Amino acid sequence: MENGTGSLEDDRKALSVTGIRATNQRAIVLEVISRGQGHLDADEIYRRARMNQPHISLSTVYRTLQAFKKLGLIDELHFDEAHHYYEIKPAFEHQHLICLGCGKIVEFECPLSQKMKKDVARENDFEVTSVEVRMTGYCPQCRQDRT
Amino acid sequence: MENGTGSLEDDRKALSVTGIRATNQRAIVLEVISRGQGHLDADEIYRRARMNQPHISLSTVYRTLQAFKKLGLIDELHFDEAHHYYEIKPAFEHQHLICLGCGKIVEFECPLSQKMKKDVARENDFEVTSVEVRMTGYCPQCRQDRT
DNA sequence: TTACAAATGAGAAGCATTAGCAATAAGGAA
DNA sequence: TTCCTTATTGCTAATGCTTCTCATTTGTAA
Repeated sequence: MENGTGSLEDDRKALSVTGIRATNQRAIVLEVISRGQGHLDADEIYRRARMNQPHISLSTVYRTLQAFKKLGLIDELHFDEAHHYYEIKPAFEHQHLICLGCGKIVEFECPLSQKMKKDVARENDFEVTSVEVRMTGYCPQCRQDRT
Repeated sequence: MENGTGSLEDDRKALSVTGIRATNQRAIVLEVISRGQGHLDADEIYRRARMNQPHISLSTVYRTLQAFKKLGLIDELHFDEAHHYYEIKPAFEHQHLICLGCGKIVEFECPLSQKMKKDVARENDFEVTSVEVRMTGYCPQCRQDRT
């Protein structure tokens, strides 16, 4: 959990490039999300951030998340009804497959989604800015447990 | 708004077939969703239901929605962060395209999503139970207004 | 018609998220 | 460096959607 300061500096630099103030809180939130293997919700980010910065507030986490989202640094995902999840904007477009049994999330690439996007844009005369594909089902383990 | 009782009877019948009790409240909620051109949120359903049944409670609407979802009568959609939207389970699978400008929702059929589903299921050894494709962008009007 | 479980209404409670505001800290200017 | 301005923070209260509780009512099968 503590390789910390070095890459926090990198996070600060990344932030100042974007034009917003590079605060410790923001650096830590960015760091947490980067290390977080994607798919952390606000509360989990808060909990992890507090390990480095015990006084960070939940409001700040939420505000930071909004800011990052607006800057395009992160993506906000809507997996279930209750929470949002955040991940660093991925280098390659990918989609999500969610196990209804254990909640495991699998990312997959989806070349078809690009074609789909073009088709839909043309047919509806839309400018399409994002495509989110979300499949749910049961992973091998959970399928076994169910029988 | 008042062709009412006749098709409410149909709704009651549809409900008893499913095994749950056919109450007025449930019949009206089902009726409202059927007429609702898809994409109503709980509060809108509540407001419309009250026109027929002024004392229906919001709790009942939510409970009914859950029940219908479990029965597979309706689909619950996650368009934005704040609400869920409900639509009668469509006869043909379709997906949604949402205008970020005016909120308009366009449904489109998507043959590719079936192929996608099979591909993903095979590659990840998942049993895939649902595919939700959600595109966002700008419709012709809003695109014009933005310039 | 009766009996019993299921469903309802009304309001309180629960959660994630947002807003308000005084205190603090970042970043540029002197 | 020091100062100034203003964005940002922390705390707390508020909001809004959704769920829960429980006394009362209603549907259904006998």
